[in-house]
Amino acid sequence: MRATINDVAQATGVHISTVSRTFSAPHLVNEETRNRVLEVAERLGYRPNRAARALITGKTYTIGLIVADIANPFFAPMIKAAESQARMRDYHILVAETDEDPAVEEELVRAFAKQVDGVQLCSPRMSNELIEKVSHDIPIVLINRMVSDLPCVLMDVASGARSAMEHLIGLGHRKIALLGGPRSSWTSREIRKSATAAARGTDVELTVVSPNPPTVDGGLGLAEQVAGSGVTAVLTHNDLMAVGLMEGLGSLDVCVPDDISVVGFDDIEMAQWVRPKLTTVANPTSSAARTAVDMLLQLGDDRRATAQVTLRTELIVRDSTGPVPSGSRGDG
Amino acid sequence: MRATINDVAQATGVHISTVSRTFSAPHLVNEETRNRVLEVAERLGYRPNRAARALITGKTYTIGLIVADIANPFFAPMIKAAESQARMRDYHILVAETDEDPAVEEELVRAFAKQVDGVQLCSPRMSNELIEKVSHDIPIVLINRMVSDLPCVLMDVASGARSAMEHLIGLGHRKIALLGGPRSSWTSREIRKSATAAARGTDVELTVVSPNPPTVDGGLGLAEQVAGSGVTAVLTHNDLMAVGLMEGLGSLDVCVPDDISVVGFDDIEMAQWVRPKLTTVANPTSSAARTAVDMLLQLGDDRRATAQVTLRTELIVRDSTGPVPSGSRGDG
DNA sequence: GACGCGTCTACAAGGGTTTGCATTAATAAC
DNA sequence: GTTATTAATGCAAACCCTTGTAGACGCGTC
Repeated sequence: MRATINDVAQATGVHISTVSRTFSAPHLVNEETRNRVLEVAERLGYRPNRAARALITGKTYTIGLIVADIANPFFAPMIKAAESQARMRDYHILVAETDEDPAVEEELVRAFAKQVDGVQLCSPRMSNELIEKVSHDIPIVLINRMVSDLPCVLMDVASGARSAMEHLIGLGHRKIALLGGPRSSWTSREIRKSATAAARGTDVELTVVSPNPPTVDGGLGLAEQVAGSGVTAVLTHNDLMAVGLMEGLGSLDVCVPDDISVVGFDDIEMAQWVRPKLTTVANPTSSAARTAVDMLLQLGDDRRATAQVTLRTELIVRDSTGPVPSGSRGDG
Repeated sequence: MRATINDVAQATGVHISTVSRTFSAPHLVNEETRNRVLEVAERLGYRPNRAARALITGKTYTIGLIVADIANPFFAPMIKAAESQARMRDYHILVAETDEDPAVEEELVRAFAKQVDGVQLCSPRMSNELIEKVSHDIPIVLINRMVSDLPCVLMDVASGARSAMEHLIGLGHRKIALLGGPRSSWTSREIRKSATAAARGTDVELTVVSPNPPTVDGGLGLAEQVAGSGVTAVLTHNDLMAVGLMEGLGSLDVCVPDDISVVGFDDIEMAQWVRPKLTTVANPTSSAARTAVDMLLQLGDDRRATAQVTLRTELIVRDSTGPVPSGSRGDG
């Protein structure tokens, strides 16, 4: 059995409260005593029992991280970044996944409520009302979602979408499709708004196809429709869909970028390993997760601290976009 | 503040022990009382405080999952599978990552010791002695590693490597390279042993290049050496290296599979999105993680239950392997 | 009417910590 | 030499729950 604070106290010949203070408030204990305690603790392999500490302080030194899909290359780096940031602060990360199901999401938040110090909700699918409601039970930081004055970390996808549109328009494209993501995705709505705005007042014809599953298969399944639609460029909700789309277009003998240009979103690692390398809008996912962890820890008890951070996105031009095919030039 | 067992007891007009038993041993509580308690608990939104329960029962209902790299497409599906399996059992998953550093690994296990009910160590890099030692402090299930009689889940990479070799030999290849993984990787050693055994007694010349970082860049960095070595086929430690290698060969104008065949290991999702689609040995990572969770939960207190499970691997033939180039036929 | 038995509920200890307060000892101020 | 003042430590309650044991109650049996 692992050593407890009692064992250490006994072996050192002091009261347990002195041992406790040696760790939680070192300045209150005499240096000599402190050293003796530390030495004994070291020798006995003593570690404070977090459950006991949590019981009394109400702090668990654990953060809950809720994502739609743990293995998704969009979320995985967020978990990674959050874990590393949390560990720096002596915190742990409890992960759970919702499968894009708002009900599961809610249940998870509630289940976490008494068990973690705060919850990081990544691209949540719950309704605003529900998020608002559960935020009374436990400190929450949102990523990729804005709900009233709850703390959140956003990525500036609007500006990313605008850059992407400008890039395509600059290449001469006039018939462009936007393949949206899930209905309840805040990001998807933002991209749509921004892309639509970028097309407005120009001679660009923007076709919005939405909602779609944000997966490789989702993109794959749209290839035929895209190929038959006469568009010369496509902006997808994320890189996975772009990869699937390119795959599907390939098997229809539609060449990317010669026939159709494709722009993704996120800049997941795979974007540079597919052929053609994917032009995409880089999202600062890791940095968002780190920021969210810090916000959660600073939040303390005033759980409505109104920090709302927006991080920059950046268009990464690779090989999946090119000039509009000559046959299509000017016929939009 | 969230409702406690006291609030529920008071509101129902029974003793807290009755409330407790309503949840932990319902058959000991009169049905009518039980229903009243449940109703009040529901109304008050009561959830047992896990910390308090952990303090007394010693069970945290949490499993620690330690991997080298959370975002790695080899490990991410394992985390995913473990989380889903754990949730089915009303358990949670605490993740942490080691960056392939044995010291971090050890520290993490120790930090988890009193905080989780068991630890799942995925492809650990610690020494056998150390694993053996920490296994006294906390129940451990190993994945991809065998240490004395500790419970573990293995993937039959040896048979996978043999299949891969046979596949290549069947295609006429006689000069084959094996790009190994990290030095401390059990998997890497197993593959090497098996591949060497498959080559023995034949006219196949197997060149082992090891150790290497098990990453895309690791593979990329070996491209030149491979291209200049005269081998016609390569077996890599994992798919990431294979992807990197193919990338590197591509920029050296070496064509896969026409000039050189490549076989990966793991069958990560990306394997089917790269071009050419990667021939690889599929590892049952998800199933391994699920099995490990179940083993951990069944382990109970006899932490040396000697279950050692081996899961089957399977060679998936795609487009990165082909017949030996005619110029090379028979000159091995 | 005393007793035993089974069913249910109440009581209270205990798990490992933190922390406000009391106590002690040592030092400083007068 | 007495009294404040400070520093260091001890004491004990509290955190929320589980669980072994004892008690209350109703019923049937002799």
